[in-house]
Amino acid sequence: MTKMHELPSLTLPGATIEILKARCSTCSMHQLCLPMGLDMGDMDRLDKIIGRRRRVQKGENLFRIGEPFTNLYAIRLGHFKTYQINANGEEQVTGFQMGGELLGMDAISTDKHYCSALALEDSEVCEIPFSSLERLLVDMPTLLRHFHRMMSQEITREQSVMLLLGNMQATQRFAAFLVNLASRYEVRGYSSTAFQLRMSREDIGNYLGLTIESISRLLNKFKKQGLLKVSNREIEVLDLPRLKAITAGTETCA
Amino acid sequence: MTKMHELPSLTLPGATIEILKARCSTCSMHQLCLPMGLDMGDMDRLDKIIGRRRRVQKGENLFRIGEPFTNLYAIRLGHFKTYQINANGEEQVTGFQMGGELLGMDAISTDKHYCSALALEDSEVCEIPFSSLERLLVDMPTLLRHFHRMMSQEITREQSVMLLLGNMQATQRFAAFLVNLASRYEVRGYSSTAFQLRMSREDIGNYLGLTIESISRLLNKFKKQGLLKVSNREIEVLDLPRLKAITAGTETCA
DNA sequence: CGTGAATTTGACTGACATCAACTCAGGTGG
DNA sequence: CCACCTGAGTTGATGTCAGTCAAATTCACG
Repeated sequence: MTKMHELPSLTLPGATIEILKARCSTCSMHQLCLPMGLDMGDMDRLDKIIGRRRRVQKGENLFRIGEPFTNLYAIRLGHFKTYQINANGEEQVTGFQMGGELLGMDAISTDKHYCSALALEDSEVCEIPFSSLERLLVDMPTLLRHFHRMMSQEITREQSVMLLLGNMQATQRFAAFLVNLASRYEVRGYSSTAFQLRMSREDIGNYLGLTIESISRLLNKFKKQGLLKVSNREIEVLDLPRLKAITAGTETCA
Repeated sequence: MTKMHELPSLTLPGATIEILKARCSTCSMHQLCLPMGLDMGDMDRLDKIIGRRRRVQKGENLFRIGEPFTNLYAIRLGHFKTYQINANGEEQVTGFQMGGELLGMDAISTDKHYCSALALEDSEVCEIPFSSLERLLVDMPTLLRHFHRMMSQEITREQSVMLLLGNMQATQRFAAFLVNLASRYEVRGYSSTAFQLRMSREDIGNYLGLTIESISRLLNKFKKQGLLKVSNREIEVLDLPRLKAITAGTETCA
């Protein structure tokens, strides 16, 4: 088992919360089970506060902005997007989350959800009642530390998105997005070179501060340059090193 | 004393961490002193872990990206900017912080600072050794809760910046920036209509994903429209409601 | 299959960046 | 006291990247 801070540093959105493989009876992969320091008794106690599993169908909201906050959610299965709504009712996608990641931490500050979360495919989460978790944290310093790390990682993830939105060109943004997805799938034991985009071009564009047309053109451009194979939402990365170079800004990309 | 979540909801960067007026012997205004629930004994214990005060001169770094993480910093006095550095060594300003705000929470996840913090004027902070704080949190559930709220608020602050960078036009971004500053000064008991910009046009532009020239033109535009009086870094807000309308996107602004 | 939604493609536009010249404030030293 | 210098800020001319608009094409799903 690797400790969180020894994991490869993934500089982009959502990559920063790893899956810890320790199994819980209710939830075989949620990331609150910090391996080191949790004896069987601890593990049992953690298991007990994990609420029911909840299925969320594709297109269904796990929670909506403004709703009262009671639970954090550990994604067991599936993909989500989180988004904010501006004054004109337009969406801004703030992240894409996948199995092993935690949702809802933004709601702690005000006891209301500050963003909405929507399932991009049929998914399953574990509800973690926050008040129970907080009581547990008091007795389990290791868990407390881990929880703080996870909150902090969400902060750094968002800082990376700020860098992306504030500072990068369209091509670079999109490359960063793909590299990020690849590394997250790799950490999870999936192929980092062949995967399916669970989100629409529109969601991607919204997330990256670009239009749907730009995303389409970028996909095509990368295809022509031999960086990707693209078939609808099916992606095959043919040249990850160059994609990383584009992300870093080392390679300007024609 | 108001509870944090009863404070006026300030939707933009840095406004979300309020000053709690409870006094500490070392640090008369840091925001860890949650009034309710802290008896004198608790307050004393909190005081004891607050490390030395540290002065930071204008232009000096409080911490740099990559440095080992040991302390959080509560700003007593002055202004800071935090920024990330991309692969090409270019800055991306991720926030401006002022008295009563907390710096360094992004470093918890990796035990290294994920951004750099630089004093925009001669400033003073309280060092809060994080390991001591964590020990204390275990014994003080109220403080624990408050700390989680602050972490969460940093997350929501950053989400607001993502909305700003991903979705708003230059004019709207700049209006949002000004409105945000105004409300933060107001919360602190300063004038919300007349204040000094502590940061350069360059920093503002960088933060908002715009160029220095754009900032200059926007200032001029707002001046011409009777929204502001501008004299170097001295700002007087003449029409806050309209500025807020522009921020919200209600008023398109000519 | 057929229908509507998602995506692609192309032509055009516009917002903001870039480049360059200029102004101004504030500090320094003769 | 003022001439000079330097860096911050302003202003104008021009360029460009990505947005907008529109039409064609493909896909998904009943």
